[in-house]
Amino acid sequence: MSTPNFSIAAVERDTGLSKDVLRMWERRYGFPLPLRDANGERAYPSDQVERLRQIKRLMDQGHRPGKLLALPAEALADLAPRYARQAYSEAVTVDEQGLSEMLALIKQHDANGYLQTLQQRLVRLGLQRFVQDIVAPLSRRVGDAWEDGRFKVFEEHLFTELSKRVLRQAIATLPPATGLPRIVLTSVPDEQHGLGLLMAEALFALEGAECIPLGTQMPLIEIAQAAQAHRADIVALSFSTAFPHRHIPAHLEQLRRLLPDEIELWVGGGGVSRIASVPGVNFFSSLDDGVSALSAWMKAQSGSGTVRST
Amino acid sequence: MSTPNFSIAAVERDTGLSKDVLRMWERRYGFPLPLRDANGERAYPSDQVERLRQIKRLMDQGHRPGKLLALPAEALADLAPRYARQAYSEAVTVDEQGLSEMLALIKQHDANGYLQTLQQRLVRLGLQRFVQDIVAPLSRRVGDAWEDGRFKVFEEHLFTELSKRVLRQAIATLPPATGLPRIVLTSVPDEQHGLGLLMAEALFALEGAECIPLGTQMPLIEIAQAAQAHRADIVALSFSTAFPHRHIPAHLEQLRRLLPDEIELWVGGGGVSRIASVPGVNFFSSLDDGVSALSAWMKAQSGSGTVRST
DNA sequence: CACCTCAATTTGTCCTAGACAAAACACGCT
DNA sequence: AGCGTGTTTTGTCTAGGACAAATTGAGGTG
Repeated sequence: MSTPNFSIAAVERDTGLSKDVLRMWERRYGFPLPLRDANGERAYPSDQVERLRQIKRLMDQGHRPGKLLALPAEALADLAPRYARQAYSEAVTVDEQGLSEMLALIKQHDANGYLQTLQQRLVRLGLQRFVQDIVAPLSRRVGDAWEDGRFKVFEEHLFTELSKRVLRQAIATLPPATGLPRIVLTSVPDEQHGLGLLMAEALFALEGAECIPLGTQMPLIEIAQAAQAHRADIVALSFSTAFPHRHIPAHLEQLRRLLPDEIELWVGGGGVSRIASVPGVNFFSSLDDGVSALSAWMKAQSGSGTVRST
Repeated sequence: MSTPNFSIAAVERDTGLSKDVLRMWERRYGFPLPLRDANGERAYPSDQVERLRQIKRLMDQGHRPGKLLALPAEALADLAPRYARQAYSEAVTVDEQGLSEMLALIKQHDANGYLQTLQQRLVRLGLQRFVQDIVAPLSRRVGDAWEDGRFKVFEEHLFTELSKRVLRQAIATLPPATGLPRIVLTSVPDEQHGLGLLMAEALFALEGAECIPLGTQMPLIEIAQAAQAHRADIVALSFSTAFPHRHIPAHLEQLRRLLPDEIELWVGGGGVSRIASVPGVNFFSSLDDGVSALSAWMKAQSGSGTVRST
């Protein structure tokens, strides 16, 4: 009784693997093979849960379940990411060493040190370059480090939370924009990464757009209602790399159907890079692309005679 | 084909009712009774989804599923909350009319107006009273309004997001506390309400405690790891009223087992008011109680000889 | 009338085991 | 190397049965 056993619901919570999947794996692959409690219900020992989390992480890197589940427990540790990462292509000015030092601060759990460094960069570079050259690359590296297992979940949470604070603070100092377009920023249910949304908001607000931040995890119906209530021109969604790729097109198609035609649907974030296009949805593989698209939108709007009155 | 039908997974996403429950209700009560697609899979028309959301809301107010599902669709609209709300017991200085006006701003989707009003109150009252007399009561009223159906989900999200911004901004202006105790603030998976955590953080930071904000939805194992990595004295959790009451004790018991004995576990938020106590866990039914407990902790710590070295 | 206890009901979650579509892969062809 | 096509893998859905925990209501008792 050193460590308590986990119910199937607890394992679903902690690993993100659905009950159906857990039962199916047991049937097909013989792992996990939990104990049974007095009622015949599955009781997962914590080492199985640990191994499941590791398997889930490797799956998120592109490994296939069948292989991983056939592997002995020890072999899991030294599996490399399966998809070769494309080379980083940030601006040449990227301060590789500086970024590493900032990640090291998180790794040492030095919250104050990290906050101070961030704030220093912010005032030195200005908001736009701060987002593009510091926060975005950091976020990417943290994502990679998390997949490699160099970062724990709570370290990633700490990084996200602190970075969000600095970004929010910077956004708050901007003049309250009341220009066009009006952009509703949010994410779908199960997508709780809000950092990408904040980066987009910062850049959009800098361009003079009016941003309506609704936080993360909005039901699709509500996104559509919110967009209409706020008379939005654009709905911008963010998908992190952690979001299951396969579900993205279905979400987008459904939301596209729920939205009036005249409201555009923009989608960005690391999760959309390998996604087939969906009709009526604009994909952006980088923050730069999003900003360019916004400029283009504003130019088109002022060019045509259909500028809305205030 | 005016509106597309929903798969069972989509309904689970949008209503928060599990697939198991949806199927069980269909079996037991004959509602919802979805169509079937070509593969024999359930396809819920949007009006059934709408009714399910309404039912869910009434359930969260204390109504019982059996009654609601027996009721005809029209009768649902005019059901009152079942639990009599206890009278509000905020400080006498509570500015009832002011609060209503602020809620009206949200209701009109006037984000800028709401932000400005908040900021105005903040500078006028100071952070402590701002939290206790403005944000906490507002949050409660929004919760009530949401349950009554006077607030849409996206309006609640907007309120939360904007309020969080102002609070975060205020916290950022505080001197970086490095004192004791060290408090890890977070919430369990499926609990995504972060506003309560921020309110607690603001008050704790004002008292001089060092807060380590980890955001929401941390797996229990990770909370325990984070607490140890940060050498925390206290782990503080928040449960909103929307969180299923019945699951809270199990979560707390499990986390209590995962945490070393010397780390205290503090729990607050609207969701813990009707919860039986759990050994080794401190419950706080109000923010005031939390602050008092913090004062007591600090007094006890300085009184005893076991003050930790820095 | 308040309070407690015990039985009846309600309700959610878990169980097994089968089916199938969509995605991912591997192969062969140009 | 690029492009179809067949095969395997994988997740999600289906059905109905079982049971424990929570809630309610009835029947006492102080």
